[in-house]
Amino acid sequence: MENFGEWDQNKLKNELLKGMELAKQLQIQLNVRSTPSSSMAASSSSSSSSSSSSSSSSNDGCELLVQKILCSYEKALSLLNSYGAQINIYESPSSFNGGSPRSEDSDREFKDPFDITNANSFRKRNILPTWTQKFQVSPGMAIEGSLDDGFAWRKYGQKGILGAKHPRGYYRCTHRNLQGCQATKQVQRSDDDPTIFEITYRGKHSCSQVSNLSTPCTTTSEFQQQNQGVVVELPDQKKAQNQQTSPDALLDSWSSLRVITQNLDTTHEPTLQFHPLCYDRVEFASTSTVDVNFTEFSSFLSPTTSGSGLSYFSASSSGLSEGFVVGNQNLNNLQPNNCEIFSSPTSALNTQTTTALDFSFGELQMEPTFSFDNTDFFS
DNA sequence: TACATTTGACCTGG
DNA sequence: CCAGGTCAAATGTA
Repeated sequence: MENFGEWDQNKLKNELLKGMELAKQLQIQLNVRSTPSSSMAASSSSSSSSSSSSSSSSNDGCELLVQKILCSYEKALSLLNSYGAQINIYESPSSFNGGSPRSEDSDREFKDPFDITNANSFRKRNILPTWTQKFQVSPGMAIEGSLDDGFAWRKYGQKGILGAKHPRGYYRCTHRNLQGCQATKQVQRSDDDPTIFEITYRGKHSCSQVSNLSTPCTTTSEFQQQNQGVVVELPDQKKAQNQQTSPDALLDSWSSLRVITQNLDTTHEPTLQFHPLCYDRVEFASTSTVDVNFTEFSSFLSPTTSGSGLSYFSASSSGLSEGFVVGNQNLNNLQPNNCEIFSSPTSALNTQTTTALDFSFGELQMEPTFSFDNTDFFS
């Protein structure tokens, strides 16, 4: 930030955010008109007169325009943020050689080429975006392994945690070495309720899995159409540990997962969510129940499973409040009431960018069919 | 052979 | 010093 004052930057950012919010509101209006059934959100500000809901094609066109506008805002903001972040990012020297084992600190600086965002602190203070899901399974199930959320994870560690009865499993993206994907997750079985697994996701998937998974779901309906079931992997199939394979034997009994969202902080805004599959941000009312379909859901489920598992999506807004870094985009300066959606300009996906409407979903009642606002959020 | 998991050692921040 | 996170050699599996 040499030639661009911080004050100017913030000013510009605020303007962009303001414009983006306005575009979002416009999008809300359009959504309300096109889907009059979900009318909760529009309670306050019913606006301009043209309420002919029949013209769906023109609505689509308008929506597309809004999405493009939002996309532009997002890109501008992300450019702005990444511009600021680059200062820190490229200060640290990093050689890009592969693998001499454990030459300690010098080694670490290049081992995670995409971890340059937190180059100063390698291990603990991971500023990558973090969010938590709680998966509950039926009592009595023999559950070990890892939840397969559609990505290929590789376990790289397990550690007993002080005060916790169950060890915590550490997983990273399988494509970490090849593609430098920085996504990790931790799986921790709850002490209070052993049927609940708390999965903490961290970082974004920059690997091709993202495109494999999220490219198809450019729209909510597409996502729903393409993820009709839950694939369950049984421990007794000797491949319970191999998360790559997902037999569809139990597809019938697990036609869908029910996700219960709970707003942990009931005094604040709607819950902020990042969906692990597509990195869509999903926001819910403080307590809403929706159905969600996962592409894969394996390993933790036992053969005794007959019912449907419960998934508790808990909000982890800490990642935001602490200011997190998405890729090389520093989102630190975001203000809580402003929007915080960014998509990188270097998108490898062709997905359409739509923007979650964080300020309105707090009043939205979720439809029985889970609804994503697919956002090309991280990529 | 390639890839995943296990597990003890190591490292870092508090 | 300790707890949590990560590494990497050893081991397992297809």
